Amino acid sequence: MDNSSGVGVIDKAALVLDALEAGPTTLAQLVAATGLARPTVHRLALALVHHRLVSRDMQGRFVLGARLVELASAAGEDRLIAAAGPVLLQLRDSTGESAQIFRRQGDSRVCVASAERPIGLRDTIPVGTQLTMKAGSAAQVLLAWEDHERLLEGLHGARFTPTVLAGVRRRGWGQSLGEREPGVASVSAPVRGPSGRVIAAVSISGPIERLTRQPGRLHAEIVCNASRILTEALRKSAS
Amino acid sequence: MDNSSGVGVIDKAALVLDALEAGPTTLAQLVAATGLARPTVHRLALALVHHRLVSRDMQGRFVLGARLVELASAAGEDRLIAAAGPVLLQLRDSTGESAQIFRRQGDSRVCVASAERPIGLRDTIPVGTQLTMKAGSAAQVLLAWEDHERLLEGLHGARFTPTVLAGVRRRGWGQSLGEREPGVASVSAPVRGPSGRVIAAVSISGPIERLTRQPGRLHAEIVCNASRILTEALRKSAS
DNA sequence: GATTTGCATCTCACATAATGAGACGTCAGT
DNA sequence: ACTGACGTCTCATTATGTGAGATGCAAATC
Repeated sequence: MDNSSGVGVIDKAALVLDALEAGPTTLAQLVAATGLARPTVHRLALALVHHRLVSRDMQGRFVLGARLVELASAAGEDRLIAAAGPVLLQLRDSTGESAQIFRRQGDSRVCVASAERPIGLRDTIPVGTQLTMKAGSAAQVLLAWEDHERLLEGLHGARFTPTVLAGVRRRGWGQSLGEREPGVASVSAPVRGPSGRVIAAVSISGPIERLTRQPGRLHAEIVCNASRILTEALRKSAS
Repeated sequence: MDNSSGVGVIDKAALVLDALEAGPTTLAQLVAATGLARPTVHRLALALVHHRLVSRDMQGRFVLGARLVELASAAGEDRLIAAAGPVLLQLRDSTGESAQIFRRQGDSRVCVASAERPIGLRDTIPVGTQLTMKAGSAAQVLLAWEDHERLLEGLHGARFTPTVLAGVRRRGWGQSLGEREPGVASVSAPVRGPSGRVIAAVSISGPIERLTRQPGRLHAEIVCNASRILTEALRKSAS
């Protein structure tokens, strides 16, 4: 099997990272595991340490570094956003409302992808916008499946109640009327990661005049369909 | 600031990975972001693709690859195990019982670190052992802080009840008598990751004769102390 | 439809960076 | 005190990586 990428140094660095996947490793063990010359492994490992892709433990052994966790987090975000594009466009076009995806970030939620209704009265939420976890159907969805303590903590000062969150879990979606902003209604459903945990909320939002006082009745089915497509896409791309 | 590690190719590869942290990026954008020559970026990016550290999306743009998620997962495990060593030894010596750390893995829990009581009657659980999520104080702890649905699902066929799990959450620890194996008692407490989520359980286990029918009364304080030390160590090492 | 432009990919002469044998320093074991 | 194993460093050598320029392709423009 051809294991050469065309850049020898990167091939060797990859061997070092592969060896470290098994856990903390001394230089001698790395030499044995990679088959490379000792000074070569030493030099490459120090270069990886320099870039925080590798670090050293208290005994001087080499271990995988924190930068990998940072890059992996970004990689996970990439996958969600990649899957989101076509799904949000379809959701926007099917419902005629702006569509977004939110992720939790401490006491806030952040819009990581959106597709705006192009004309007329619309709810505009640019990517990067931070909104409250205390109001709105996306906040309900991001909170509804937290463990009991985190759920209770999140309810402090919230515009919704435990009964509302129980309804969200039962139906699989949430709706809100004028919670985050007067005159705005929204519907949200959970996006689950490969482990089954809720990692994001997919939403539509717009004026109450159009969405009515029962936005879920109008749009919950199609928003839930979008959440299933996204959940499935993330499950597949993790394989 | 000296940004040179002594291995130029690794320095350049790190620039490419840094640039990709912002999201999917065309070759032209990578050239601009890194300041490197176009064929150089092209060659390095293809080499990283070869090793799955990078991949390409449907539009041919470069994105961070799945291998990073795999390595990051291993890096996270490294940190927990690194922190566990001295804490489990101290826990074993203070209580005179065998000590372990468990992580959840679907319907099972896996022992990822252990310190055995060296002599006499003792509970031996080698690293790598898979045990049930339906019995034992570690299972209680790994389940107690799950969201409501996953908690209910986990309780199917379990040797403990919702009331027991409510007690675990209230006290911050769990205990069991002969649940996993007749004659064995255990005490467990949660280890939390930087996000506050329960990611592991720290436990002691041994014969009921020594631990009595109230093992928590004897040892809960010191097991909880160990769980705080571990949680704090993980919080610090993520900075 | 023809032409132009921008981008990705490839080639290869050449300069430089990476290699690894060997030396050196340190520390644990005997 | 001696030995062996390991990590770190040096530097002559050479193999690798570089990048200017060429090529191919597709989208944009006329």
